[in-house]
Amino acid sequence: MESGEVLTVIKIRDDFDLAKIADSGQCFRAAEIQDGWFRFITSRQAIHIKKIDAETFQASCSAQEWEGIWKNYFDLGENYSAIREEIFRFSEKFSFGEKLSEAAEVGKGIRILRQEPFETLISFIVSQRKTIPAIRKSIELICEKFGETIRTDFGDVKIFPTVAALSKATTLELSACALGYRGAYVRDAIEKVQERIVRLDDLQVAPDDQIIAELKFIKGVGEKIANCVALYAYHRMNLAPVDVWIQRAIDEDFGGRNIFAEFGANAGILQQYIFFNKRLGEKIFELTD
DNA sequence: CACCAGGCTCGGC
DNA sequence: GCCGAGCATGGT
Repeated sequence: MESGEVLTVIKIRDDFDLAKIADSGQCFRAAEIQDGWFRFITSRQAIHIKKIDAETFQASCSAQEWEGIWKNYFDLGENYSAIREEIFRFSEKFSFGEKLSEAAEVGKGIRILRQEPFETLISFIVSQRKTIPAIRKSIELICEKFGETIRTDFGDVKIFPTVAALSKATTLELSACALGYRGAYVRDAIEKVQERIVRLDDLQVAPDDQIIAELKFIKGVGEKIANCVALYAYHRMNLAPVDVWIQRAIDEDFGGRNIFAEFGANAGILQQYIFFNKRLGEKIFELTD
C-alpha cells in the first residue's frame, strides 16, 4: 500500500464477513490480497477493505464512494441479522430444522452482493461443470486479456471487460481462457447482449419469470444459471438456484423437500447459507479423511 | 492419474 | 415431458 491514498473508516453493525463473502461462490474475483485486506471489483471501481474490530472497517475509497457505490454493492440497506432470525423461526416447523439454523449460524456474515449483470451472466455460463478454482482462473484470464486496467493504491487491477471489448475477441482468444465447450455459449451470450436481443439493463425492472425466460434464450443458459443471474445481479432474493450442492442438501438433509419456495421473500440468502455450509462440511471431511 | 466439477443440449422414448 | 449420454479441461 502506497502512502497518500484515501482510507475511510466504516462502521457496519449488521452481519458482514469479508472472508465468507469472498468464498461464498457468488463472486469469483473477490479475494484476500494481503494480511486482512480484501479486494472487490465492480464496474470500473475496486475497493480494498479490512476489518479493524467488531464493527469497524477501513476501506480504500472516499466516504462518497462508500455511500454511493459500495454500501449498495454489499447490500447494506438490508438487515441480514433479522433475516437469520426469520430462518431460525422458520426452522422450527421442520424435523430437520437444526440443519437450517446451523447453516444460518455458520453462514452468518455472507451477503448477497449486487453484481453487474453482464459479468454475472458470463461468469455463471463459465461456471457449469467446473470447480470454483477453475472458474476463478477462467474469469481472471478473460479480464487479463480483454479488460481495461485501472490504477489503485494496492496496484493495477484489471476490470471485467465491456460487451464491446469482448465482442472483438476471436474464437481462438476466447478458447485460450480455458472455456472448453462453453466457448460457444459465451460467444452466443456476447452476441445476444451486443445485438440487444437480450437487454440486460431492461431486465433490471422486469418480473422474475421474464428475467429467467429471456436469459434462457442464450445458449448454455438453463434454469440454474438464469436463477443465479437473477439473484446475484438483479437481486431477486426470493429465487434460490438449485445446483448439485443444493440438490444434495434437499435429498440428504431435507427429505427431498424444496424448502426454499416455502421460505419465500428471502429464499436466496437461505440458499446461500446452505450452499456455504454444505460445501464447508465437504471440505472438513476431505481434510479429516 | 483417474475422477469429477455452482449444467446444459440434444436425441430417444 | 422425462431421462441419459456427451461435452472440453483443469484441479485434486
